[in-house]
Amino acid sequence: MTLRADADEPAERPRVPLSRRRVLRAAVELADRDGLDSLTMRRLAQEVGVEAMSLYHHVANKEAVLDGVVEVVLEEVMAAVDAVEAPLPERDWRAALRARILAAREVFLRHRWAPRVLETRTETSPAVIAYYDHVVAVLRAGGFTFDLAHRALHVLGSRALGFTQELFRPDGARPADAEAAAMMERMADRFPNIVGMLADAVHDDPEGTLGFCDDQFEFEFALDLILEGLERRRAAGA
Amino acid sequence: MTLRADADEPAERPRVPLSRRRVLRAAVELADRDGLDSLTMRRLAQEVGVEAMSLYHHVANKEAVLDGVVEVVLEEVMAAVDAVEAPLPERDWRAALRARILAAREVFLRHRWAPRVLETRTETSPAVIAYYDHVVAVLRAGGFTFDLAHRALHVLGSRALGFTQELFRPDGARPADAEAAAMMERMADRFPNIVGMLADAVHDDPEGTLGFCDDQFEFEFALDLILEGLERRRAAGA
DNA sequence: ACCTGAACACCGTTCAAGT
DNA sequence: ACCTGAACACCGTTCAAGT
Repeated sequence: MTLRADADEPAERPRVPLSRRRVLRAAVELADRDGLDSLTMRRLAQEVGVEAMSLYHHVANKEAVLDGVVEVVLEEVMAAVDAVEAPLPERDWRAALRARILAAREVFLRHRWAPRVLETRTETSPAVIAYYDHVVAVLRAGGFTFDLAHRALHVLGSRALGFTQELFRPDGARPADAEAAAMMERMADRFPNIVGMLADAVHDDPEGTLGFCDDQFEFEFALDLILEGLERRRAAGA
Repeated sequence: MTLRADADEPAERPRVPLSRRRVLRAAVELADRDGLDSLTMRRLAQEVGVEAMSLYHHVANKEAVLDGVVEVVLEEVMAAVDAVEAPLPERDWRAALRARILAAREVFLRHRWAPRVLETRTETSPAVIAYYDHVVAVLRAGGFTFDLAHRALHVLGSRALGFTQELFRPDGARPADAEAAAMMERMADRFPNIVGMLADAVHDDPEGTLGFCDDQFEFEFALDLILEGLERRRAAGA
């Protein structure tokens, strides 16, 4: 059952003459609600109460819609980063950058489909460049040469925006304990080291309330390791 | 023009009764040659000289094909990693792991579409688990606790397999110098730090033969920074 | 200027039918 | 057991027509 009321509303959502902006915001909402696969031109048109072909008056094609939703999400990131409270980069670049990255991360946690879209963009969008420009500004204020700042961008990669794509997710261990144990048993001879690692992790935290794959914890551990490595190179005058 | 010869061949490629294996290898070849977008069930069928619907006797559906090509590529990775010459992990885990990761990287440089497919897999494939199992084995031999090995997998992420997805590619700077200079000019007020950084990089290497975004160089820089950070934590008994 | 309906060229997939 | 043709339910997109 959809939410579109027709007969009820007197003039069924009066003017609002559709615009690129409204299309893109609807696209973000649609992806948030129903997932990225639901973001088709036909469904998006339906969402803004129009026929699919009308969209093409406001966006060039579907690729332009995807570019556009990246833009919208990145604006949200910029707003979140600007609102962050942290030491001045001149005082403590690591704390300054760390706080910004974690703020950006929160935006992506609200739009979990967004990293996937970002990765499919062939051209770096101006919004992404603007974000990385800000990162370089923080690094420069912290005493980085342009050269080391450049290295830093490559080391951080998407982590500068607050997310990583994990290829190895030990999902087998998360489901109901009985089933997980059985699965680990079955995997034990093929993947002895992984199974040992996961068994050990479970043992360390038998309640599992945090989960031994607390992504936030892992994200911060990795981020701190990288920031530390960069600081060492900065201090060494690299 | 396609390469399928019909009238010429006497019995037009005699038996070879099609198999899951043959389908998957053809899929990899097709993606290598024509790109990931060309990997459709219909084109794949054509590639192995059969109607599209026949494929479903050997693979469940398209998702199974994508799972399968990941499997094939990962087997190639495992073979490359096994053939690597490097110090024993017990002697020098960093050198051992570094050499393996760079060997894996070479496989993905031959199949540039593969990272994109890998990232879309919702279930971690057994082949990926097997690879990471090997990585944990190296770390363990190098004196890592299971816990720190676990952290290490998260820090490395896809880098353990030899690739990263860069969101920020300063592509504006690569094209013909005149055009690049004009573009930098236009961007200078919006992205002063990025433009400064790129200008500086160009200045350092005016010939540009290496390119200031030599991915291999950046990959190794980042990898070494991370391995160093992990070694420090290992030595500290984390 | 903005929106529409019908149509086109593609997808993945199902199903009943062939050998 | 393996392969096929026709069909279905979707895509993104074009085009000529409406207001």
